Amino acid sequence: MLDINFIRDNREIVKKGMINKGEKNADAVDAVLEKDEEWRNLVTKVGNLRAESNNRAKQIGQLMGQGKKDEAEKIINETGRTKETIKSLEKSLEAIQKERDDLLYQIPNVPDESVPVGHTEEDNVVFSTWGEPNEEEWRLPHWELAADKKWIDFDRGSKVAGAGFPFYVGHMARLQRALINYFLNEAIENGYTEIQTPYFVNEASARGTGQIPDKEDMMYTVPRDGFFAIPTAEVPVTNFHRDEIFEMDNLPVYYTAYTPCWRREAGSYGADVRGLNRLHQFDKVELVKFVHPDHSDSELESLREYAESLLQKLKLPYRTLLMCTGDMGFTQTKKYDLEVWSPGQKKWLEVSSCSNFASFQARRMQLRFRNEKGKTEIMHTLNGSGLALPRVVAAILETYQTEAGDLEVPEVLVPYMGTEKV
RNA sequence: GGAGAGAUGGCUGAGUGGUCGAAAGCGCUCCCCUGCUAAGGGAGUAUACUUCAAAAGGGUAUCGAGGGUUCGAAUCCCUCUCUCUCCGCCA
Repeated sequence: MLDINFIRDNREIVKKGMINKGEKNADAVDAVLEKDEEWRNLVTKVGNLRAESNNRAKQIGQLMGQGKKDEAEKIINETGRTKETIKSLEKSLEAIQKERDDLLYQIPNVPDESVPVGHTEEDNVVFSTWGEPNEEEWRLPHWELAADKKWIDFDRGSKVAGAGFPFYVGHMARLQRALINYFLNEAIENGYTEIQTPYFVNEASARGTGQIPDKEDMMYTVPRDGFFAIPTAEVPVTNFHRDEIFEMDNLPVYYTAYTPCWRREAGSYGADVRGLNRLHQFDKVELVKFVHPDHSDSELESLREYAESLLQKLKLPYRTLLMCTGDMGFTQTKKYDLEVWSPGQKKWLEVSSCSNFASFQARRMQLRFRNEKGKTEIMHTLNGSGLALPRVVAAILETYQTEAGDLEVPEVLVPYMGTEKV
């Protein structure tokens, strides 16, 4: 959510950002300012009325204290309509505030100036590439190798839970665990604090990071208890500090968390969901940063560089995309996607997404810090995957398979796998 | 799941209808005093919104959350959430 004052002062910039992101109703910007005007007028009015009635109540209190009951009665009788007037104005105030906020929630974050303007994924810019994409014809897609070796059991997963909930068996289970440990250890060495989070969150938390009202359908729910299965660790980790005020010297704060992630992925189909490409449950190590507003730009670059370093150490060729305005999402000011090369499928697979939310999430969650003047100020948040497992596993299976049908273990994972080849 | 107790500012904790946004203590900040350390004295110290060009200063709201009673609610009533104790169940 944007600051209403920012919108007031930057009406055209906000509108332009909205159009560039492909949002249709840029009129919401004018509408929200109008509503806000209305709201502020009414707030003043209600405030004055309440001040009046508070004054009267105080007088009555004084008179009662002095035993002047008659005079007090007099004033009580005078109060008459004020109370009802206040009540009805409060009702409209509430209604107007809701209308204003509903509009405010429809206004996306403003893209950073460095973000290319565009409408589709075609307009994303290749920011950098690393390694040589392998084009050898004999390489099998990961699902074929995994089926041969009985490493990933999609059929039994379907039987036991449903499509998109595979079993990982034997070496694959261990590979998953190896990756999780490796990613966590790397993050810790790079200054992130590991945390373990709840896998279910309440509605307030889902709202805090913007899953509600925007992306409600992506989450699995537990209606009986009012829970949402987390679609990413971003939700519990960012909400960890919801409604808190940091001392400035304590920023930045970095967290890393491994969690399973659950996503309904309604509407996906075809090659997209083949094998490990898209699952309903998958594992991910997430990175979250809470930072001073002056530093979020550079923090995004260091976040991206860190995520890239993981792929480099795994020796998996990848490319980094700078997402265009139309493909970056509602809440971000700037976003990089890391795509690993899948030699069995001959295509790029997204394994990380590093985003700067600036104050957008933090404002909604009232994440603040005390600045040098001692005033509270909204901080900035960022997050990125470091990394999402299934497609990394896919890339490893396809990149490290030998023509003889074995799988070599990436060097950095050998200590975790206990073997160089499986 | 059953029974009971509770939730007040950064912390401890007082306050059971009337100048209470809230005593006192601790902590923290600034100043004074004091030739180390320690101690002492004074002032200040919540958040959000709003008014204002801005600062200063006003105003409103907030004592777990929401609703109600009342001229007036931290205080009374209702609902919910959370914490603690006991019983039950249990990885």
